[in-house]
Amino acid sequence: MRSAAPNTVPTFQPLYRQIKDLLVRSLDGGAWKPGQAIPSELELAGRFGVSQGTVRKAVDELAAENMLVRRQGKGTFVATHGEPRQNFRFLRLMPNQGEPAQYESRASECRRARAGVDVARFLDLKPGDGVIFIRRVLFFGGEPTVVEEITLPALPFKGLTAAKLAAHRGSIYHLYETEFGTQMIRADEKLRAVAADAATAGALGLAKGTPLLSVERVAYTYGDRPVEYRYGLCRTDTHFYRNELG
Amino acid sequence: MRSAAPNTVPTFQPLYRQIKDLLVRSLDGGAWKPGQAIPSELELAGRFGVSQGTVRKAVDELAAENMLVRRQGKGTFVATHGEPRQNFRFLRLMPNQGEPAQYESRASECRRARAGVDVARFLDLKPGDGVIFIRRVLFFGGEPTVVEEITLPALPFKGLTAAKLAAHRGSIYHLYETEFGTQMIRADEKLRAVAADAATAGALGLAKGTPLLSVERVAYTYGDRPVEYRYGLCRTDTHFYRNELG
DNA sequence: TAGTGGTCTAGACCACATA
DNA sequence: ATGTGGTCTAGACCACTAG
Repeated sequence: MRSAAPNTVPTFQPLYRQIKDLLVRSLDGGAWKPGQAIPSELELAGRFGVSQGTVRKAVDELAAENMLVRRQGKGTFVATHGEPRQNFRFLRLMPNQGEPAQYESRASECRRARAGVDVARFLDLKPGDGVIFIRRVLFFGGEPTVVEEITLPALPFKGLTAAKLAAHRGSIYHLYETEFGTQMIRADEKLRAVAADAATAGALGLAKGTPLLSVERVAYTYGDRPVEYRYGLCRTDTHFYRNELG
Repeated sequence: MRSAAPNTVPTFQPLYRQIKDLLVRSLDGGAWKPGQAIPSELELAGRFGVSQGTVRKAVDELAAENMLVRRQGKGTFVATHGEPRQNFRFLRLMPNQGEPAQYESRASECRRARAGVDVARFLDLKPGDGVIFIRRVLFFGGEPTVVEEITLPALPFKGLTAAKLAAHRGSIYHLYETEFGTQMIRADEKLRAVAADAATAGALGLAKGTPLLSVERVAYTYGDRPVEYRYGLCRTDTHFYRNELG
């Protein structure tokens, strides 16, 4: 009932946190797929030999971290990027007026490459390791609004092609989830204001030197393993980046 | 034990949420001051005539929303902006390298004014209502890095002067808390990239037209009442705006 | 040693969805 | 009617802090 605390400070690990770790391991291992229901609390309690309340507390934390979604009367489900509701967790760009417009993406590049020093550090790879490099433009209401470069480790994403990108409908995280079994859980971002270079300005139909919002993102899957590095440049005259500080 | 559901949809309000509302009302009314301990769970349970578990769930939610801070063995405390640890909830600007530097603020302006249409809408006032207008520069490591305009409703902040701003050490939210009894709980922000105008460029020691991060913020106190409107321009060559998407 | 929050249990009952 | 999550209770015991 107690964690052994190997050689570090005598940290106490409550039971429900051990249960939580087991659940994350199952999620990571693909025991239950995104959108599917996990076993009921009573079922899990029996399986783990603990009370329902202990399972409940573990599930509560996972729901708070957006890995699970509870639905009263129906069950507890693995979170999925397939539902549009979940999309706005990672899509913060909103139009100045009106409802969050639909967007399309058009990839101009999707090729294998080798990780540079920086990307290797972000993705926890070695420099020279294989990666997949994507360049794309996001169109909001038909207008080119964001230019993005996405770098993924080659291994888990083997087989990602421009054709697959073009064929997919919905967010790219949904594609990661359905085609490559990789769930994005959280991300860290660094935001800056920068001047548009000639190429980016051209792609967005703006003058060279126009201020753009630079968004640098590292996204993580289960176990805080980094699996996507992204660099985006957004025009912010028609849109803004919304943020909530709690 | 049940909320009556007056004339709207028959929404169910659990007991612990009613307790939570009572606690928020007490906090809002200043029953316990920031940094002070609130009564123990057992004490509150007796006072409200519910079990400790029900109080616990209410307090759990308030702790998750950063209104209370639990400390095992010591008690539950009203959150305060006085502790440097809490500061980074609302201060997202980090230096490109090194530890989060200390900053100083210098107010160049602090005067009474009348709310314009936009500010009135943000602060839930009527156009023409009295406000306090502050303009200041934030210095990180001695370098001017942010130019900010802050607008506050005149009523709760009567008596805020440039002298008080200059005398205060620590974050301005700590000043709001100690001098005016107003706790900032959460905030909404809109981020954009804009070009520096001549005045701002001069204040920051940059060339006119330099891209700056524009941060528009509305901050709220208990009960989601807006009490601060802020417009900031940050240089992001030496710093960046960090964000965590969960 | 006493007081606080934190964990865990067992059980009763409620709200919600579905068949 | 059944099964799911959601609420509430009462009590035992643990972990942490402080006098």
